[in-house]
Amino acid sequence: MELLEIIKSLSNETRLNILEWLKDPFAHFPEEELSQDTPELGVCVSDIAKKAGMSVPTVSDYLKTMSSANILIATRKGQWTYYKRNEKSIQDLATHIKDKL
Amino acid sequence: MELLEIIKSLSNETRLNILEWLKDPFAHFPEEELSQDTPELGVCVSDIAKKAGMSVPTVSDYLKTMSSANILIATRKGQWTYYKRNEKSIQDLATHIKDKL
DNA sequence: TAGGTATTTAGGTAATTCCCTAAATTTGTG
DNA sequence: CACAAATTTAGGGAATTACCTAAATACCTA
Repeated sequence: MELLEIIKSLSNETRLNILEWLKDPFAHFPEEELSQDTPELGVCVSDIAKKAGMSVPTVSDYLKTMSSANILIATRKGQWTYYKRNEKSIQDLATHIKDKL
Repeated sequence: MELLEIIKSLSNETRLNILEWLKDPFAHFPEEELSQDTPELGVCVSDIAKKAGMSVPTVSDYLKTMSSANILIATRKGQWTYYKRNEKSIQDLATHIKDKL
């Protein structure tokens, strides 16, 4: 639990938004572009980039930052990299702030 | 509750350290330099700057950033400005992350 | 193997953050 | 009022972050 790294990974509006969107992909992304196993795998880079209105490389880097901080989980499947939230880490963060910060 | 503003105010190692130190001023600052009502008022800018090993203006600005985000509470008394933690806001942050992030 | 799609890596400019010194302000005191 | 102590404001250089385009890589499929 690298608190500073986690906090930095969240200290950007777009990255916070991505975390929100991934809470409920079906509410935030066009259904036809979601993989059939989205709840399990998450959403792929280019769909997130489109939603964010930013370039794919920028968003790819954001997602990598958040998964390095262990806040997102990446799954490579074929040519796609899917990202989903790491709910455990998010809860651990909340607990850490509550009890230790 | 401006989540992004709060997170940004915490996204720096020195500022995180300050928050830690203020959890227990008697454990982190020389007793003789603490005000007699430190638990109530907190610790003054120059003592925090000394502990941080940074210039007073830099730390003054850090403290202002954190109190603007409502994570610290500032109290001016005479020529000193004392800062203490806003425990309520810190708990609110934890709860927000747990339930809403 | 050739070509297409998705992603990542490289490299660069602009914006923001870090953190300093100097100057200005606030408050207390003789 | 004059001076001293604590803090804040201004201003600036260095480092980091934001976010882009171009190029490279990975993987699929004919």
